[in-house]
Amino acid sequence: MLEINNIRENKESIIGQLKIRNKDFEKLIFEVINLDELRRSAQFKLDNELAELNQLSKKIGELFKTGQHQQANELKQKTALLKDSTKTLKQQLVDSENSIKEILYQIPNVPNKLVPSGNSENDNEVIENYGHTPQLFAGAIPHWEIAKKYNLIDFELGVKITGSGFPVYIGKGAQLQRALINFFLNEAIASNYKEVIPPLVVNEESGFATGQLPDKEGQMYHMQEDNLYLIPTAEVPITNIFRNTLLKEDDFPVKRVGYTPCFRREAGSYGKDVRGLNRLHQFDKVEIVQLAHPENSYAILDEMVAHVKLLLDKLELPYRVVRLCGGDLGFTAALTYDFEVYSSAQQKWLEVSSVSNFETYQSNRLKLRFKNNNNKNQLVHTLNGSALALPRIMAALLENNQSEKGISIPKVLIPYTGFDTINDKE
RNA sequence: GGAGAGGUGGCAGAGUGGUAAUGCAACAGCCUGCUAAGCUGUCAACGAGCAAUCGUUGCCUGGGUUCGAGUCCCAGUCUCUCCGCCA
Repeated sequence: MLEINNIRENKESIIGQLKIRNKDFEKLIFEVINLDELRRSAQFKLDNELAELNQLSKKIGELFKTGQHQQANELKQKTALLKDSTKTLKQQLVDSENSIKEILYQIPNVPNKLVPSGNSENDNEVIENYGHTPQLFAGAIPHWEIAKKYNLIDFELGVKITGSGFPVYIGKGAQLQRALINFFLNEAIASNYKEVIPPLVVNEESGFATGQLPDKEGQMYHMQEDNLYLIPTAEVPITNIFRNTLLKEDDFPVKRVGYTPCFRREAGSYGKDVRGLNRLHQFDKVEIVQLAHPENSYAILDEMVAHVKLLLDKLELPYRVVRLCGGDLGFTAALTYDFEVYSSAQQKWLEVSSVSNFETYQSNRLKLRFKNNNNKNQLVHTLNGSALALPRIMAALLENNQSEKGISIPKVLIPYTGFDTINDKE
């Protein structure tokens, strides 16, 4: 969430920049500024009354000690009056603080200057393009048919066990999946990310801190009995490792990578684009997370983009990079680059990665700070990105690498799979 | 699931009703051939002020008792230990 002091000091530019999201937040901003003024004046009055109360208490203590009970009792009556009025002021203070928080939850992050205006994904700015659509051989079939042909993934079996969107990977399908995970992890480790295996279940506080709650409550699986949530992305547990922490300047850069399954309810997205691996309730993902000094967080963002590019280059997949427009930008992000691979049998671009800078939007809720050179506590910038999400990579690999001879495995993966072709039905 | 113990600053750790010791780390200044040590201050949030500074809050959370609560009472929550069950 945005910092109230920042809003107060830069309201004009914040209102202006938020317009890129195609929504006017002017009213909310002014409302929150007014509430903040109310809050401050209530606190000022309260502070003064409490100061007086403290003085009186001190005096009463001294009077009792020296045996002047009568005078003490007279003062006591005075404190009773003051106490009543502090109670109302305190209530005012708490009320205004709560209202401020409620409004702040409704205000998304301020888009970076680079974010283009636009309404939907159609207005995203293509930064880097593969150039041409890959050609395929004549008998190309979509990945769900390939998966069936070679018995790599069984979607119906998953329906039996759980429900739709929970596929079962089998034989070489499972091995290829595991190979990709290991490949992604090793590449990240080679780039100095430290691997973590976090919990797959998080509490309410963690959900709030990274911004999934209260915004996307319905997107997460919730275990009511224990009030815990299945993670929709490793971003949640990995970023929350650093909740309530104070870093030092020379702790930067903090780089973490983790592989986890991700669970998403995807409520309301039935019917469209859900065939095969395109949209699942459970999927695997390798996530990279960085904590950065505010001064160079955008250089770090570029570094993370470069990392993802390299992965796709090595996998020899046709891809493009797009900069999300205001209408498509996530609630908590200031700037996001999406990576899309071309799925040639479906003739579609599929999103496989999303790399974002959240600036202080998450760290404000996380209370994630560092002690800067002036010995002041300052909020850290948080960034994360998928590197990469597995299912659509798998889909693209199967579709793009098919030929009469079967599915060929990219060179970099062969040491991980132990086979270079899939051409039999096990 | 049963029983017990506990939650204090960045960290460690005292504090049985009078307004958060002490140590370590960090930052600034002083001192000193250099380094180390030493001394002083700062070192959580919020508010008032141009500022020096001042005030308030802060001891897991929320209530309560009291002129005054880290300390007493009630409820909740989390952690640890032991027992039970179990990969």
